[in-house]
Amino acid sequence: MANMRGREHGFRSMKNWSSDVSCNACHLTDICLPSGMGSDAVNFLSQVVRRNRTLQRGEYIYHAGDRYTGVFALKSGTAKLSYSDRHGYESIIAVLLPGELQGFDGIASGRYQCSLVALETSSYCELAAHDMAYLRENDLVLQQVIQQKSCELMDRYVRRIATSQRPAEERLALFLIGLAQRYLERGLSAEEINLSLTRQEIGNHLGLAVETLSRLLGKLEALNIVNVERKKIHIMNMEALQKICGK
Amino acid sequence: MANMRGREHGFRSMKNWSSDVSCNACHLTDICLPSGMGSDAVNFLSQVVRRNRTLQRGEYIYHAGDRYTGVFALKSGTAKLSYSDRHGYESIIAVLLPGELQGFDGIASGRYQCSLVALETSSYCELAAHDMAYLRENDLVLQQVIQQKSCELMDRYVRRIATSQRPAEERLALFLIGLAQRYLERGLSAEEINLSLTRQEIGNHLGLAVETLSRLLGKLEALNIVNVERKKIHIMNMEALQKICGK
DNA sequence: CGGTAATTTGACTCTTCTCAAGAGGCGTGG
DNA sequence: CCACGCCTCTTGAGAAGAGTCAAATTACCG
Repeated sequence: MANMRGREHGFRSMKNWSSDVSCNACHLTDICLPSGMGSDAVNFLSQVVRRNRTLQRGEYIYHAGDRYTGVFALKSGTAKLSYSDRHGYESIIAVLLPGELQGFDGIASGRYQCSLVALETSSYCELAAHDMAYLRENDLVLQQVIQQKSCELMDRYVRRIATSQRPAEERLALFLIGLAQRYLERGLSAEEINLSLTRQEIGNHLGLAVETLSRLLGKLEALNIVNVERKKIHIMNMEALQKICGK
Repeated sequence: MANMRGREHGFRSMKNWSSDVSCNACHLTDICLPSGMGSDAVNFLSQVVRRNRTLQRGEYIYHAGDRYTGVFALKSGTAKLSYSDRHGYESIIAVLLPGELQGFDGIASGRYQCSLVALETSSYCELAAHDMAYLRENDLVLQQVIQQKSCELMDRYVRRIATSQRPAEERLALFLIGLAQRYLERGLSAEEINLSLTRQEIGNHLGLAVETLSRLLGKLEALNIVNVERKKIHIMNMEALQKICGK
């Protein structure tokens, strides 16, 4: 990943990225870091965030093992956070939608524990570690917001740990419901889910064999709960989907 | 988020707890928050931490749904962090050993998402949210250490998500190895693990039926890898245990 | 339009769960 | 100190969910 050391403080970074929309004007302002921040803080943030790097599917925002350089916000597209254990078994820990932050997995040890990979053509912004540290010292709001965001993430992981023990169908239903909700927050239709993941990847994320996943999707379709067309999943009966999780 | 205004700063809280060992002199200083902090910061911390509340098995440090009041460090004993989904299904997310922090699950929403419950007679310290906020503003080191600790926790959750898909025997082995390592960090024997959890609780934590757990423990014992005597687990062949995870 | 990769479907296996029963500890009260 | 009862833990047998292997079908890409 990018080598972004050797850079003093101050806000030079904006030069490299100046052509892009600032955080103030970003359409993700309600979802991304700026949510909950005052306009002063957003201006502040706006000056140091590097904006709009673009990636193609399969390209990395960061690799596991890279030195920690900061956190990232997905601006468009989707990405997966994946962890490989020491035996090479890969797990997709999370799927990122626009406005979501990642990179916290690099803070504790100074190296990223996971890899963050674009699932389609995507763009992202970057808040460098040294800028973040600098902002922390000078902007209590930002400090809090970052803490907030990382704790939200942690809560999500807790829920995932809890649901990892539930039956396959329920995990799938929860996955779809979760995506639908996050679509809603972004002003998109909650019914029309556009997967950028392969079946293999969904299966991995949910802890299911591809074949099992395929059968489960087929079953939900047969029940008229969803309509599956390749990577598009149309949720036709959200209540039924929720009932699957309801026991 | 916590309402931490409406209180002047200063260190009033110490009055109630002054009789106990300060963080400087605590035997957990290398494991708990003070690890990595300079002595100034530790003194600082020492003045605001409430120390040594004692609990019996089954008593709560906090309940899910309680308003966020701060983070906690286990001083002695053990505790479990448990999450109940909306249908009442409980998951034991983590087991705490002395020196470990919890309470971060209350930050994002302002209410604890989980419950923290003593597994045996235990004691803990408390860093109140308002003090933490105050310290954050005035002590960059503490700020960093807290961020560090919460990110360590997050990394642990990531690994748990990854391992939740592995076979039962491997999950059990990883659980035992993990405990052994944490025993070592505390200067205890890595071979002699003293479970304060019931089989039911271990099973829940690992996503296994009690019967399965019992059979697996029996199997490991038959292989002379461990020696199980009620709540005491003696690891007799750590290499074999690691090999179980090795593939 | 052909070749490759992704997805689905089918048959079978295996791990893990569930139900049921028995064994072992532990605390209480006599 | 022992006996009772309760609760935890273990063991056994059968069932079910999900995985594996194999093959067919369908998309995708040049």
